[in-house]
Amino acid sequence: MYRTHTCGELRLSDKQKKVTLSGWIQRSRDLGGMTFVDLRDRYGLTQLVFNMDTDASLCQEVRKLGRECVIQAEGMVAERSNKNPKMPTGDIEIQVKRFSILNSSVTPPFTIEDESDGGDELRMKYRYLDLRRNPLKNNLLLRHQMAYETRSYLNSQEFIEVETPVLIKSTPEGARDFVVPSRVNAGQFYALPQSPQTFKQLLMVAGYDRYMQIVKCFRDEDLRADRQPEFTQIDCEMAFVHQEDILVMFEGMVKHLFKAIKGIEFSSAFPRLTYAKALEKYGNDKPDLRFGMEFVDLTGSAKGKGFSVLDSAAYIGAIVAPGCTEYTRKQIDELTDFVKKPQVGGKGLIYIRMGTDGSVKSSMDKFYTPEDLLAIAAVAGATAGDLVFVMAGDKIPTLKAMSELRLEMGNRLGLRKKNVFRPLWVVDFPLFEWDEETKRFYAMHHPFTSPKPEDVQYIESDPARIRANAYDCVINGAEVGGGSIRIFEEQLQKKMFKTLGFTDEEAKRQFGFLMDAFRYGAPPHGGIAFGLDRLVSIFAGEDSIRDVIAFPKNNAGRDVMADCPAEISEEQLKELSIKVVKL
RNA sequence: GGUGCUGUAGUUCAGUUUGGUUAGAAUGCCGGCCUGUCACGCCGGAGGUCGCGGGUUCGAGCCCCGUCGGCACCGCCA
Repeated sequence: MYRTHTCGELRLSDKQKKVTLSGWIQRSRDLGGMTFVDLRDRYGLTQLVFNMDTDASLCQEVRKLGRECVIQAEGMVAERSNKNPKMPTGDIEIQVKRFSILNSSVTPPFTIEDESDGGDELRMKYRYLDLRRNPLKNNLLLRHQMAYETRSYLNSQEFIEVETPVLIKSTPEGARDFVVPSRVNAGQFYALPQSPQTFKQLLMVAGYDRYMQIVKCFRDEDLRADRQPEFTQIDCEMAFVHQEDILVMFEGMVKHLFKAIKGIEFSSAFPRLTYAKALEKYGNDKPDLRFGMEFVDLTGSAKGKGFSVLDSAAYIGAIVAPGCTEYTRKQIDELTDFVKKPQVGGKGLIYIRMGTDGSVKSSMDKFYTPEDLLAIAAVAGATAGDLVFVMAGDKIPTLKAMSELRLEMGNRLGLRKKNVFRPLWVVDFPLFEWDEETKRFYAMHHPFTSPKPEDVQYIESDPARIRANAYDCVINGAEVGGGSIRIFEEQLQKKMFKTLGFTDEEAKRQFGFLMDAFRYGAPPHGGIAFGLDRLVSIFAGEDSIRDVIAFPKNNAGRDVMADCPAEISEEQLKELSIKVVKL
């Protein structure tokens, strides 16, 4: 054994023990007469002490060692004369009798400290060094704990983990597939799964009525801070359930995670918002409920004073920024510029200042009397000291822009605290989404999502108004999970494919095996998948899921450490019957 | 596909507005001093293809064009 103890476990109660530690040199402090070395491993930091009076040559040897050198040190645990209350091992130190260098290290390109001096790019290139740092180490530990607790909870509920294939058939719906060429079947390709969707449904047909899997999924789309080309889902499916059963089961899972990991208990059920309500109140199907500032619809109450911006608008909405009446002209201009950014898409921003003395001041004073403005403010629910923002225009773009404004105000007012968690369910999503470009409907969730029984009647006349048995779990403005009750009758599935513009032949070619399976006694079933990366990043208080993934890719999908994707040799291409053509 | 920000010692940045002598700081690294440090302290030193290519100019880190990399966002993606 290279060690008798780890660098995090020795305490004053171990005084006088002879121990051997192994680890990395975090830092050393040469005081002339003596030298201190902080030795680090996964478990912590322990101070080694060398004294010129005790052993001058040993002391001189250790001074030659640089940061991140790997050593083994043997000595005795001693009480420090000068204790460090900031360290768990701060009461003791090791009086080293002998040490050996297990491996030297070149000077690392950045400091291995909690607050590293290295930039993102460099730390990504030397990820194995970055992972030595406490923040990332703690994130990976947290991730492990969350995966463990997830399995523990689902296991206790009779779920079984079943592995599904990674080389599967490509399908046209949804995101772009990553494809894998087949050598044995020249000219043919596998796809990597966007999710194990069809397989988990087949497992239901097979009678495994509670399935779970923590599984990698792949989507070949452009990336963001919270999106990776490969990501991990907690994938689940249940048979003989209604939507309510699934919500209850997985609310239980989320609550279990909060309790077990963060010690947070939610006394009541998560709030539920319909998709329509979420859009109306927050302009967003994943609202951040850590703060209020809900939208108020003024379309019916603010028109008719000759102000064409409002009079001509299909929708007028307001949000109230509490206590912000003192906002300066500059701050309001900044916010106006913010909402007018193309990514936000607002046309402009109207304000009503509610003075603490009962006065009122607005950018539409020219058209509205103080009494008019107070009436509008009353509808919006504003009181003295508040600042009311009013936006107007076409309904959906205006709601969307107001959502961005609301989140921006939440940031500015410090209302989006990382240690506050507000989970909710968003339910009753539309079944279909109309795409103007291709002039056809797409499944909002996926093609196997079941419609609400009372809405099925519109499948031919008005598909857009059909609501689905689909639901998302949202925490702090991030969608962390989503799922649906599935279609399990062949006839309804056929209608669904028809609405999506599939011919019978196409449907059969793409999903024939699933359609076939449904003819052999498919139970009613439904499921949900949680994004483990996002869930962990929220628990960790990180903004980017890259910080909770051991070896993530950058925002162009590249692994900058391994430098891939990369070209392959002519021989490999030939073997795969592939020719690369420059377009 | 689009928009914005960005690239200068090992590292993090300043310098770019208004082109002008030898490109600075901090930190890291190397050397010296220091017996209770723990971000040790003090003294000294080395360290630069200003991302790359082209152009304008007497002169470019700075201006122009192109290109490559990174980050964020929109489209896309559940």
